[in-house]
Amino acid sequence: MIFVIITITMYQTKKKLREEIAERLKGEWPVNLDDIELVPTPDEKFGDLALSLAFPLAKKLKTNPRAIASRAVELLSGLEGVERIDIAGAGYINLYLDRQSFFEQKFRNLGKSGLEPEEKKIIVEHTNINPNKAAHVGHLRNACLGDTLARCLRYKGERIEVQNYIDDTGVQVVDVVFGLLELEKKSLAEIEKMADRFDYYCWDLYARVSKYLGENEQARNRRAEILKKIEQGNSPEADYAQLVSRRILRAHLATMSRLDITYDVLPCESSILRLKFWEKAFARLKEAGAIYYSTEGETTGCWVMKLEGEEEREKIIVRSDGTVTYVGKDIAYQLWKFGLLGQDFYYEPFATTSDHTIWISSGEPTGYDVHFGGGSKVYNVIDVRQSYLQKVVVQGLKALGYEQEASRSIHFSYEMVALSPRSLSEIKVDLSEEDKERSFLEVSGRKGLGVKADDLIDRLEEKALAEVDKRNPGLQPAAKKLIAAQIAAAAVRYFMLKYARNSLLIFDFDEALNFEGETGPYLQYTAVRLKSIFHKFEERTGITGLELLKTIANSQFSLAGLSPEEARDFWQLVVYGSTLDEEVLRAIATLEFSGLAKFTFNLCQKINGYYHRYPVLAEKNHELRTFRLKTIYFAHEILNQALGLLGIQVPDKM
RNA sequence: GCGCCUGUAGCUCAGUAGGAUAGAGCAGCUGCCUUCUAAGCAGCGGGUCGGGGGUUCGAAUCCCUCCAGGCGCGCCA
Repeated sequence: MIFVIITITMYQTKKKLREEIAERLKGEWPVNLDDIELVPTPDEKFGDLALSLAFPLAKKLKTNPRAIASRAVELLSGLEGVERIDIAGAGYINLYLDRQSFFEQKFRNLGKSGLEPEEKKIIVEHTNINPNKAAHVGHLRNACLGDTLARCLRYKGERIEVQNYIDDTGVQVVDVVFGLLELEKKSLAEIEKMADRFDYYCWDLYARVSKYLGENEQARNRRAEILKKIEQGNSPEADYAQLVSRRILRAHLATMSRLDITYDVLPCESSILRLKFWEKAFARLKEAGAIYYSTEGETTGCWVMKLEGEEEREKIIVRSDGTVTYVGKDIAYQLWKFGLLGQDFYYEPFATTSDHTIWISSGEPTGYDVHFGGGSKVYNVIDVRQSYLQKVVVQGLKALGYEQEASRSIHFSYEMVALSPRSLSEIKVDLSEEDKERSFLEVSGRKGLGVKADDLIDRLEEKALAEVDKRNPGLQPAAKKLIAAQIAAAAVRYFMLKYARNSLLIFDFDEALNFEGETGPYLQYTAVRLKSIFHKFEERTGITGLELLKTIANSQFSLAGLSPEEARDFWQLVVYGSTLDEEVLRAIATLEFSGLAKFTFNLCQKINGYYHRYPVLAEKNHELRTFRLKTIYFAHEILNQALGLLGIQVPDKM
């Protein structure tokens, strides 16, 4: 009796193979599962998967690698799903998969991921824009990375909660409130009446206020008064601040929704203050001896935390005037995320669409019985400049005895977005002589220096619309607009993902506005054209998609009937596409999504090459045509999954 | 000063839990729109993987060192 082990994806195929290989070699040599590494071969002539264990083994056993390899080949004969094994070079053991059965298995399991969740609940926190001005391209990088992580984790089967922390009582909001009250003299009613793009208005105002406050001490004192009143709550200033920050928050959510990015919950700093989360955390920190009251040196009168691994370094958590620093609040907030504070916020709906509600925290009971937080693992998407502070927060968790949580509190760091000199001249900023010398400039909300997110997306939509108009003049205006919006979103998302997170992204309009080559629109174009082949097929034959699927699923075309070139190209496409799960796992493990972006791009290149070389609908031989339909159906499904992970939508036409 | 990161083709970047001949895109040059959308495809040229040393059967990848650049090290957030 033969048991056929069905594997859903390449990830599972490799896992099964590794287990079987380890089992068979164990009796002969001292190897375990970890030694069995199956890697893709550099070239088709070396088979599909390679084992290089002969080299280390030969060294250990003081013999030669080829001898080991040839014995291994004997031991591994008849491996399930493997057609043959041979030896190449100095001792590589190359496996040739049984292509026919591999393809059939993978085709039958399309849409299933062979991955399994490992966590109870994962919290992904991203975006976190101060609600005092319009979002800029730096914020887009954060949101795109965070959203893609969330999508990958969901694909893996994890339960995810996406949070977007709103610092609605911080100095940045206060600066804008100060400007509205003292410089612009706007009443609450006037603000409510103000026209669109309030976030743009505040962008300019914030830059003005920053300059003004820098030059005017009295104004700084007045700002401090306002800050205090806002933090205390229950004051006209607090209401004013709430109105301003909420209005800008709505603008941010609208911007992000253009990129298909949304959230589950918006925890606000005002709620943290109102519900005294910090006071609770403070008591715990004192109790655990994690912080102590300093009576000497520069930190006299402060509560400080000793930093581990660094000599004589201490971080102030509570200032000598009794107020808590940013890190302190963040420790309290982090405790809440893990469900360690013994308390939750109240919540109310903030925005609702047909299938999703975004909840916002409240400091007062609301009557809604919903709860958030309490994750078993937490990802904080924050740029690399905050590494030091993130380390302090984690240390706070450790000092409280939460070792588990400390190790599961992950700072997903990424390099900042800067502006190229060319971009700077495009947005017409006046630069100091000193700044002109630099090769790039850091985005700065305070200086009003940056490319606003909506401006970028607007320009992309405009450009995309012009193209759509040219290519599909017959479409309804609304349809054209939708397509242009989808293309613009894809361009932004791919652009933000294609660079490794540790590389400084120097923003350049020409690059961001490109729709050709390694870009989001190229990926969409590939998917649209595949879709179009199926449309045309239905048009010409009258066979519906469902009927077609049935036909191709049941069809069995012997690969021996293909030309050698086609067999090679077909196999390359199939085997590459099957590695999606591995790519996703790798992306999650390394928090590196440029690889997944690249994978999708490479997949598109293979797909485009394939159907250019092997026309589908024009093929006269029915069985061959069905086989090609099956192949591109397979590729199309995987591409759609990959695009879904990247958050890229596929337009109807392009 | 201490810590983290980066240096790969003219430009922008992949590749770094060691593996077989270093890859893309852009830009440049050649071809391909009576054949499923040319946002495409096929091809050409372009490299001392910052320098030097070391470990290894094998190094862009690991270690040391030097050079160049970025970021961080607030009783700001």
